[in-house]
Amino acid sequence: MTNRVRRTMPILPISIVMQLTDLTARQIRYYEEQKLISPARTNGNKRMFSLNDVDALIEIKDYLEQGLNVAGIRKLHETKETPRNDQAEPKTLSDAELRSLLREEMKHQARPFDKAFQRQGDLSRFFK
Amino acid sequence: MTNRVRRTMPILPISIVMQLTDLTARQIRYYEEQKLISPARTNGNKRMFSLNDVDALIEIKDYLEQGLNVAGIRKLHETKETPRNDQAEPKTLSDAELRSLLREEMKHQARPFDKAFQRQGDLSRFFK
DNA sequence: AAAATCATGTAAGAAAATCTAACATCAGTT
DNA sequence: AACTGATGTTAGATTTTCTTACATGATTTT
Repeated sequence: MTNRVRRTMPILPISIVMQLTDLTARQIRYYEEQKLISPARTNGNKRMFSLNDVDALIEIKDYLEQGLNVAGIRKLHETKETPRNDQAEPKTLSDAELRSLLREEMKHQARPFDKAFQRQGDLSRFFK
Repeated sequence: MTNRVRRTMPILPISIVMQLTDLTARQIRYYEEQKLISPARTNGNKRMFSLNDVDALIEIKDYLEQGLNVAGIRKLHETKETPRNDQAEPKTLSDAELRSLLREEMKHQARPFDKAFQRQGDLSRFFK
């Protein structure tokens, strides 16, 4: 379950998702408009994406490159989607609870200082 | 290496880090000012945090709650820090190369639609 | 006790990131 | 030639984040 929490938690702004997927903001918003993804929103209406969203976008891109169109991808999605008790599911966890849950977990997995503080040499070059 | 990439890649805006750590923006910026963390910056000068940063912040918070002060935590950090060849490391990969690397990896681990659209899996490696 | 220090709060003004809406483009289709 | 689908571009508004400066309460130092 914590795994689901991690992957569904909205933590990424659109700028990062653009980098991760190599899609433009326009494309990402369009796919949302076309109901291929449903990113969360901040109180201020900014989109915030989960890791699942990123996965989905990468697949969408892949399918498009293979020649499928948006309608086809949506159909695929609808069809293959396991009809789970999503909407019926009584939302038992509040956002705050989920966050706290994740925090607790990270805390327990916290590693010794040397590691935690280890230099960010690599991908910090994504920005400069 | 990819693991290090994932944990050091700056992907989180300060608002999300606040939620994940239960710290205020003021606190987070202060700890940076005090050299306890060094989050990356976007071209527009916005802080962007890695998972390692979040780990570090959680530890900092913990130490503070245990009565340590910032100077003590910094000392601890300096002392325990593994003196690696960080700055000496020849930067062989361009930004574009790194992005492409990460994307490729995500792509290859992408799973069939049904899975990708509903459940976690691959990207949860971003955590832990 | 007064002064200094530490960790944090708060406010102001500026800049960056994101939003929606509208119109443009360009390759395929009809 | 007109239409459609996917994406580009631009404009104006709103949100988010930034830095700087000053305020505050709790300790520590003088």
